[in-house]
Amino acid sequence: MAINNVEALFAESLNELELTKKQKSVLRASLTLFSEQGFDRTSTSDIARVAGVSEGTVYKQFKTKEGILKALLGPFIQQVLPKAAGEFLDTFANTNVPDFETFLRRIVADRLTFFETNKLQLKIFIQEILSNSDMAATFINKTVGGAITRITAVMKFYQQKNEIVDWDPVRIVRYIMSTMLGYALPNLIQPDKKLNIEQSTDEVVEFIMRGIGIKKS
Amino acid sequence: MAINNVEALFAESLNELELTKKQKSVLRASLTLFSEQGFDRTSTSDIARVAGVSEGTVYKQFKTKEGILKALLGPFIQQVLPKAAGEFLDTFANTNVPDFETFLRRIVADRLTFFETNKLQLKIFIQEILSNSDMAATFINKTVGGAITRITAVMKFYQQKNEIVDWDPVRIVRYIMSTMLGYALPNLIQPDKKLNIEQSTDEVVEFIMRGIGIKKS
DNA sequence: ATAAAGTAAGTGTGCACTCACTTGCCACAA
DNA sequence: TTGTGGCAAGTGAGTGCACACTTACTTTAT
Repeated sequence: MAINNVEALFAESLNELELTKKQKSVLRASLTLFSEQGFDRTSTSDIARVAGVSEGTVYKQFKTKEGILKALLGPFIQQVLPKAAGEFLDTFANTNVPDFETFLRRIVADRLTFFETNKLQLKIFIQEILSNSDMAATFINKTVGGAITRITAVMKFYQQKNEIVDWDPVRIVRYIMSTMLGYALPNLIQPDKKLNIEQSTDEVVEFIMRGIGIKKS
Repeated sequence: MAINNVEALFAESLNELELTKKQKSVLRASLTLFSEQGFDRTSTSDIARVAGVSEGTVYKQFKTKEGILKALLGPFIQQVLPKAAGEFLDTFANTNVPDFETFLRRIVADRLTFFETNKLQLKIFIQEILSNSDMAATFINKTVGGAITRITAVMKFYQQKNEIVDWDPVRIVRYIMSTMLGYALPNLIQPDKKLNIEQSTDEVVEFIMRGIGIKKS
């Protein structure tokens, strides 16, 4: 039976969907092609050819071409921000609250790893969000909106402990995100280069801590 | 006569090309449509309708649909990085060399203004560079490559004066760029919002100076 | 035996681009 | 000033092709 979009959108990741070999190969082919040429410049016959199946098979598995896109991006979108927000919450659940630098390092390493692992999805996602205003609006309202309020609370916490500067939490989050993006984006444009996670994490943390940290005297 | 792509690519800006009213209206319509829906989802008949001309006229002015894209992006690409590099060089020509913060503030204000003014072109450019590997390669080799060497020299200069930390200049440039992008990108996704240049500049400079500056004792 | 999985040749539509034609512009002669 | 020839600017119906999707059929699995 053809994959239902809703089902795919709420699955934790592609691997956790029950997929046959052929379904996986169609998704894998689409992921490659979409990220290389863009969604619109990829034809369904291309996908079929690269996946090594007939075009009819593609349509037995996914009702529409856009269904493939949603199956690829759904799990990704679920994880871009909420996971980071989850980390923040975990910190509070933990009675032994780490200092800000430790906390920051954990998140940066986690998100950089995520970006590196999901490089192709990230590239497709950015393309899509820039040319599809519905998707942009949905993403901002549902995903970003929810994350902001939770993250804000954590920032205020560390501000009260006088570990970081007293700027608007949104501003601080912006810097953390954009500094990480500064490492991730060049890798999207030149996909052959691989991100050195450890070194990148060290550099990001070093820069951010100078930028927003407060030295204990 | 139809606009020659080469001519368009090397013109300083669209305004400096000699354009008839109809040519301008085609370009204006394309700029809007491409930035809203993306190049591939915009049809030439859409462009003609929005521009208020016939489809034939569009093709009298531009040989192909891609010609329109190049006419829009050419002048933009000429200015994204080289202008910034030019600023760097000016600093050296000037006998009265400013301190790093002054210098940084000038560049940040200049580039943020440029991004805000050319918001739509920037959006189209990012879409294109993510789905067109030729364009990505050309941009990196010609535009980025040339700029890096010149900027590196300037950073080393300020490092020798002990005004900024002794990190790889490329790394420093990365932070300056990505911090500015952190302000520009949200505006691309939500085009109705307008960037407050003055405040953004102050914030960027404040953060970057903390992040890479060295306090004189 | 039957139902799902797979196939590949269709089918209709939308699109980039063309072409045969009309309109508007202007130099210049009467 | 006005008529006229020539040429660029403009038009929109037309053309062919590529693509998303369907359908009638065959293979495979149980």
